[in-house]
Amino acid sequence: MPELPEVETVRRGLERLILGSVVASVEVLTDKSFRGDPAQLAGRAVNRIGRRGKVLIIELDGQLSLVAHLKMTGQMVYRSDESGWGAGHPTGSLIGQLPDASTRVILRFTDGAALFFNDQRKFGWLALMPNDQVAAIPLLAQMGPEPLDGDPWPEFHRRIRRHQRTSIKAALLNQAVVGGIGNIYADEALWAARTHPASLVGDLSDRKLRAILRAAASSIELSLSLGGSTDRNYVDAEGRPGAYLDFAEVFRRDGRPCRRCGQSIVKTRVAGRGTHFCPHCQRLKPASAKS
DNA sequence: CACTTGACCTGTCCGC
DNA sequence: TGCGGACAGGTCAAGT
Repeated sequence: MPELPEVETVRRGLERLILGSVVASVEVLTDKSFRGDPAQLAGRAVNRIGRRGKVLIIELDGQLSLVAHLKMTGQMVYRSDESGWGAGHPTGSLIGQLPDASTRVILRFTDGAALFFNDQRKFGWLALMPNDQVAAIPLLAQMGPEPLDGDPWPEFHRRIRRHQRTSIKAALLNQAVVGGIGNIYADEALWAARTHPASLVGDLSDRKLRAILRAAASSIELSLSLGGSTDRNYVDAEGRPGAYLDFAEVFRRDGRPCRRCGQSIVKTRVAGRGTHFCPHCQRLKPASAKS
């Protein structure tokens, strides 16, 4: 679920809530959700919260990092008072009493607060490792530029042109081509750039690829301003949903009219994923016809 | 290599 | 209401 805007929203929340907090203890309820030795966390303060693509990086004392990937259903929910809703419980939280059935790991802090890693489907993970090993995680080592980086185009261009025979949708989902995009923002970017998701990269002009990258950046920026997208599971660090899907043009809008031309949005399968687009605005190979 | 498909899990929704 | 099957936002291993 969580893509760049959702993970960044969680990151900002955690930065506000646990920066400087000292870990008292860690409880691992589901073994496969935690890699490394959880006991190593005790006594360490949180020094920095970073992010690369969809990966969250919590740096602690002693050159250690707690790396987190939320995958489809992961949540990082903070409670200032572990034994209940918490004194600082914000309005609008979708999450009730914690831990709940999906809680996999609990970090307890010395001030009585706690951070709950919830993950219904158990695809996500936390991994504790030395700082200098983080960049070597294959996903991070291979990751392409992010749409909101200073000038992602040259590197994006170099990387996407290695994948001429695959669909633009598959290429956008490939984190080694561009970091942080998932199913929602891929569909939104392709609608904005009037490109059919099944178009082959090799059939698209540089100008079109550039427009798609810019469109992805715009969708991600708008989503960031709205706290991300909540379809089912996603919540921020205080349990609140994001509002972006109210503004989405195609994602989960199949059967409803395209806001540009009025034709019904269609849902199909491209690159093995549910894919939403406007059959009128997004024709196959529109770029080769134009360029 | 580039590319596709299925696997990893649990929960929900839809049709019968 | 119950049951089976399809499907869900992400990556990775294994296949062509």
